[in-house]
Amino acid sequence: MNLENTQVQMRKGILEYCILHIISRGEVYASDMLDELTAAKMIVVEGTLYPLLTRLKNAGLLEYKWVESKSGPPRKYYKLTDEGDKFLKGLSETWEDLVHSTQMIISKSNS
Amino acid sequence: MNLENTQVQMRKGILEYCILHIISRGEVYASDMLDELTAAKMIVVEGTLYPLLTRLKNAGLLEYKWVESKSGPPRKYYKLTDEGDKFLKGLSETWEDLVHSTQMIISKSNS
DNA sequence: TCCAGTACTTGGCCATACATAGTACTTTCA
DNA sequence: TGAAAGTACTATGTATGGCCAAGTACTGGA
Repeated sequence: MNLENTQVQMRKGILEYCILHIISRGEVYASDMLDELTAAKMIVVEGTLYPLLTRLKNAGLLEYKWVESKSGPPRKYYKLTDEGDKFLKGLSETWEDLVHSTQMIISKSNS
Repeated sequence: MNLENTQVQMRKGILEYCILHIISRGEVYASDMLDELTAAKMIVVEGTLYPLLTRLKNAGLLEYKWVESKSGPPRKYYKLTDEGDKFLKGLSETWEDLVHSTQMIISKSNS
C-alpha cells in the first residue's frame, strides 16, 4: 500500500474520460494525445494509451482513418462517433457527481 | 463498455481517499461510514467497504478497538494512525493534482 | 426455541493501468 | 544500397481494487 499505487488507482477510468474529451475537439492521433496529457501533467505511457484506444474503437465510440505521414509510418487519426459523443456526455455527469461528492466529504473534514 | 462499469472504474482509489477523510474526523465504525458516504451520494456496498478497511488496517494506516453495542454484536471503531495521517496528506495532493489536470483538459474542450 | 436484525468475513470474478517486448514502416546517411 | 535510427502501433502477462454473493456470529424479542 504505497502512494504511487494509489495514484494509479485514482487515475482509473478518468483517463478514458480525458481521452474522449481530447478526441472530441477534433481529429488527433496517439502522439498528439500523449503530448496533451503530458502537458496537463497526467502522465501516460504508450502501453496504456494504445490498448485504451483499441478498446474504445471496438466499443464503437471511436473511429479512425489512416493518414500518410512524411516522417515515419502512417498514423491513425481518431474521431468520436455519435455513440462516443453520447457516452462522453454520460461520463461528464459521472465525473462531476464524483467530484462533488468528494468535495462534500473533504469540506466536512476541514470545518 | 457500458457507463456503469466506467463509473466503477472512476471510483477506484477515490473511495479510499474518502474513507480516510471520514475516519480522520474521529472514531467511527463501518455503518457510520456507509451513512456518510450514502449522504454524499457516493454509493458503497458492504462488500466494498469491509475489505477496504481490512486492507488499510493491514497496511498500518488504521487501527481499531472493539466496542460493545446495545443492539447487536460489538463494533470495530476505527481511527487513523500517524502513518495513516501522513498517507492521507499525500493522497490529498494526488487528488488535487488529478482534479486540476482533468479540469485543464475539459476547459480546453469547452472553449 | 426460533426468528429478525446488525456487524463483520471470505472467495471468486472482472476490468483497467502498466511494464515489456516485439512488429512494421520510413527516412537518413555513410 | 543497406544499416541504423526514429515513429507508430501491437501483443502478452501482472497486479490491484470494486463488487457480488454467500456465510459466520452475536443480540434481543415473540
